[in-house]
Amino acid sequence: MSTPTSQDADVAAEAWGLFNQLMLSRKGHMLQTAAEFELSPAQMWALRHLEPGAPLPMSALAGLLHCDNSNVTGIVDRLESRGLVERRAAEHDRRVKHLVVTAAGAELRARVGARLHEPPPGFERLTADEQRRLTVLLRKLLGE
Amino acid sequence: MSTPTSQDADVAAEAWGLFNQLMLSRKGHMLQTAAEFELSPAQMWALRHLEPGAPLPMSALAGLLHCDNSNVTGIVDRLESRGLVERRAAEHDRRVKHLVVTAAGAELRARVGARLHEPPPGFERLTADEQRRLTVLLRKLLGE
DNA sequence: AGAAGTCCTTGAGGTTGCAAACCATCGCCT
DNA sequence: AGGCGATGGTTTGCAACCTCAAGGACTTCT
Repeated sequence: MSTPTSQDADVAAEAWGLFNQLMLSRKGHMLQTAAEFELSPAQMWALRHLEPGAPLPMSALAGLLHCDNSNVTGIVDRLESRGLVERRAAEHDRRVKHLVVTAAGAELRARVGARLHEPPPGFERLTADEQRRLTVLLRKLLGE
Repeated sequence: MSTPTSQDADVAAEAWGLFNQLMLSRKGHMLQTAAEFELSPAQMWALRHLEPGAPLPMSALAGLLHCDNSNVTGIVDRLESRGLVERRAAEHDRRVKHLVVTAAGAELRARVGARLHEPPPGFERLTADEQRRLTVLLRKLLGE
């Protein structure tokens, strides 16, 4: 096609800069959402990462949260004490504990997700067609 | 133009869902960047929000960080002890303290920014033209 | 002047984050 | 089989973050 030029780099930097701006602008909404459900941010992310019906080892959750293994212990402790999540011993390896979302956990998780996935103000400035084109671009960016 | 339909809502939800996915995927890079410069995430954001040459009251920084006023005290304490930022009494109101980025702070801030604004892997899958179209859409979304 | 409000700091209490040590268990290797 | 290193989760200790409530210094309103 074409070799990358410094102009190309500028274009990429500008586009990505807008992404960063958008991400920054959503931090408030994210914190507010967590507070609404009386979850700490970390607890909210943990709950979001746990898919109902898909048991996950604690270490896998640690990887998803980008934090230490020992850290997950405390976070899960609090989620479990609220009855949102359960630890279950894995049968094939008695060292690992699988995390399972309870019914109450799944219900809360869905409500949190709905709130988190609310499009931000300004999103409606894009027409349905523009939103579709945006979707195509983002999908390509994320690699299917 | 057209009245919003449930289909429109689906389109918006899909597009915004991809945004969320993208944001989630950048968390690791963000944490790694902070660690690279031996900054905590909060310290990094604080430094990013402070523009060199533009003194900012502590409470304004608290607003930008979406956290309590008292919280900023500690964060700034640590940045100041590293010589990245200075507290300066405001002349018009002796209650407020303006934060000023030092020369060392500005230098580090720029390096952090460069790292943070690196486009993510996958970004090069978009052609320069696609990136430009993306820029247009994002700019519209953000309102100018 | 007095009252009320604002800006920052301090202190207590709880959640996160990392590192190091620990225990139970697994896998491999001889 | 027995031994041994690696792995998954927990615990402890320490630093940072976060919120709330209270306080001191200062400003502004009445």
